[in-house]
Amino acid sequence: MPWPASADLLALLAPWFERVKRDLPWRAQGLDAPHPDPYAVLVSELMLQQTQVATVIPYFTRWMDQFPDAQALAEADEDAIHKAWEGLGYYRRARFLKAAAASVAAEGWPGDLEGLAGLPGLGPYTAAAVGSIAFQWPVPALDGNAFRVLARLLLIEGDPKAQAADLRAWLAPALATHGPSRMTQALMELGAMVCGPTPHCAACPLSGRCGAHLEQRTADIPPVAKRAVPKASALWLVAVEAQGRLLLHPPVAKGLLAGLWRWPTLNVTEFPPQAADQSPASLRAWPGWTQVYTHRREAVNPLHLCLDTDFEAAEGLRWVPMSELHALPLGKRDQRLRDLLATPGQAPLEAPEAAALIRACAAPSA
DNA sequence: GTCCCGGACA
DNA sequence: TGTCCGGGAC
Repeated sequence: MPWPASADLLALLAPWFERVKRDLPWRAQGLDAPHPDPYAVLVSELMLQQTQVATVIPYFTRWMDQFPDAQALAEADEDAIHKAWEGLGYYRRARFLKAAAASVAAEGWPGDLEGLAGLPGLGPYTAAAVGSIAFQWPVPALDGNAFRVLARLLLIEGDPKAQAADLRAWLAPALATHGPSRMTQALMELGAMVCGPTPHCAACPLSGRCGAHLEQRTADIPPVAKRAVPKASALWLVAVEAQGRLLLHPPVAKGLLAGLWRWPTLNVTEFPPQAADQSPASLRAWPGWTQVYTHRREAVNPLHLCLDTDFEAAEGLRWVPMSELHALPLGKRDQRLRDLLATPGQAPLEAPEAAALIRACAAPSA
């Protein structure tokens, strides 16, 4: 590649970062020594996967309070870590983090990049981020921000991720020259604060040598990748109450919302709405909403059915005392129904037939 | 509301 | 390649 030397091309990035850097709870004071708490770096990087800084900050603070080191996390039980992760999304990151902490507590920190990449939940990006930020290894960490910055700077046509290996090799000397932790964080900070999808080139320390800026191509470099269209579905999200208890699914090991408790759901096509006058007075409803996941869009219709007598729960469902509800880890969708239960609802205009709903939640009678 | 964004793993 | 979530910009 005819790319200019990275240490030279990125020389203005380091002083820019020292000037503008945010004071984040996981950042070390000095950026020239190894980080005093590699575990804090590990926690922050797992939380920052797919998640923005402002969202992570309160979770990180509470987490470090509750699980102050790898040993403490390794010994924590899974319900506690899911409760601490509740609302952050991508819940298996919490389980990976616990497993990685267990490895560190038992065998110590890996001594090289391959070792870090072997820890659960650490891919090429996160391993390099921890290596450079925690241990000052000159290993470039390329996340979505960094790829966008480098694609524009070097005027790379097409998907910059296709040149990941070349970019890492090119970038390594800049880390060695200007400091691995400083350069890794500076590159991502630039991508987050200045060189976003819509860049603010006037504020950029590299604009004078940026290929895309000089060619006025920042709008089309890098090209935007197409996303698969999410599948649509519609469901009833149901809180069934009887004798001070509520019916929930205990956590499952894999799949959507793994590790979390969930309300029972009924597919609207299998349980079509009936006319309002057939609904029992004990049925409440609230306005629905659209729940979006990576690959799926759910039209969610929340319901509360309150019964005088309970019944034997179907396989995979459990009666939970209402007083224990607040302690269970729930995803955002299910938190929302939990919170609605404390608010006034309305008799639904349309709802599934109550008897069918109960049959779906009850064990088949002998 | 609609659209857009993002690492790891099987 | 598809599966895992939630938030921010508009």
